[in-house]
Amino acid sequence: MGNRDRIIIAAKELFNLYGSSNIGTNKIAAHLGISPGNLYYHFKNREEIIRTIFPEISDATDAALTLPSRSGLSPEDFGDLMVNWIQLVWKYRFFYGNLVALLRKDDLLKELYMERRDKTLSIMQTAILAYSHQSSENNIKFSEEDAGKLAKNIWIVALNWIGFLQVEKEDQDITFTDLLAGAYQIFALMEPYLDQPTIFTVQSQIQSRLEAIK
Amino acid sequence: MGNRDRIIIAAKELFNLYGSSNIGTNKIAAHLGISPGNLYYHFKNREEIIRTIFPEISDATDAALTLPSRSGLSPEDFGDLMVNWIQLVWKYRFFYGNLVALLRKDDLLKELYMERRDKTLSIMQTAILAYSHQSSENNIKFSEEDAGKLAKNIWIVALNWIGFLQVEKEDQDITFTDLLAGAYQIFALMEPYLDQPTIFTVQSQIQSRLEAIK
DNA sequence: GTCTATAGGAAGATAGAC
DNA sequence: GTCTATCTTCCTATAGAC
Repeated sequence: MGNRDRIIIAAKELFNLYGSSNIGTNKIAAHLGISPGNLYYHFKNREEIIRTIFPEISDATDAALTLPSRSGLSPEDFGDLMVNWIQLVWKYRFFYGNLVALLRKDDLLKELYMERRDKTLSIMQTAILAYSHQSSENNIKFSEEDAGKLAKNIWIVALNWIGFLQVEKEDQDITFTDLLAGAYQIFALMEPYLDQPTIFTVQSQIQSRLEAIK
Repeated sequence: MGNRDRIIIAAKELFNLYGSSNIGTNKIAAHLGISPGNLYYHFKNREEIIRTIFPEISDATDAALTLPSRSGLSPEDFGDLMVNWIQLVWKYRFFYGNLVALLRKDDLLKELYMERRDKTLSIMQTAILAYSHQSSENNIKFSEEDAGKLAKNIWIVALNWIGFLQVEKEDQDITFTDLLAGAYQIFALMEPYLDQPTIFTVQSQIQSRLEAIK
């Protein structure tokens, strides 16, 4: 593997472990046993490293949200979504945990991020509307506005649950049980709109998906 | 006013405007036209400045959450709470917007913060349980666990809505209308548990409270 | 591609004069 | 209490040799 790839991998690892604002180009180079000069041969500056990682985050978000093309969502799909989300945010916690500061330093990244975010929110909003108007008569019908608000709340909690967790636990102490709690926490936002059998199935799915990973 | 107080005021102002991680002791001193030495006469180090601000945040949180001692919550009380919250988080956005990084650098602050957070969450959980078991028969009864989850979600959204906003708007472009949207956004978390007349009254209260400030 | 060496700057913090 | 001067450390980034 070339040094360029090793730099990206080390950057993600160190950013996640120590917080992106505490890791500079020197530390990444030192961690890999290469020279700062070498690092700067591969990347114009520090921002470019993060900007290089971003498409990976964006693609992973796409993948996590890609729904089975069957018509309509099953409770199992819901469960999968929660688990995918929480894993994604965990994997790139350095990014979501320091979002405002990172985007403030890089206008280009900010633009890319906002596009990504708006796309995701709109997918979620559409999915919520579609689900609420589908088969089951027990579920509440949403207005566009309310679906948008719910999507935003899911987005905010999904992205910041890890931060909430990081306040009380060191990185290395965070377990799958914590991630499980995160998936349930996000799901709690949707529960009021679902009937009991659906809720039960989603929760089982979350549980078993995370068991499989553990 | 002594320089000690002026330092605190300038720190809050600059932290909010530019992000706490971009403002050092030098910049604070320069902004006030005093010497770095003078600043360090008043504060042992940078962390001590933030630690000095924290009780103010903590007290303001107490005040924002202090409920009228009448038995039970009125819809107007709900509206007031939303508005108080969003104003509080706006006023100290430098703190909530960079929480994980700030606490990572100061174990003492972390301890104080966690105490504050747990107290607040427990007040909220109790209030949710009390409200759900009070008068109106239309409202859903919560389990302790579900009340805890709802409280946590409210907390997460309340603290991170501003960050969400800051991604798309510069600090100086954020208006009262944005804060209003934030109050509604937080309130959306509670709506599914409330009946229509209550929802309507809460929303009116939010609107009129924010009009009064504008 | 990779290294050594180093410029250039910013930030935290202190010593000592006034 | 406040200032000037300065030390140290850390970081970004580049020049030039191999």
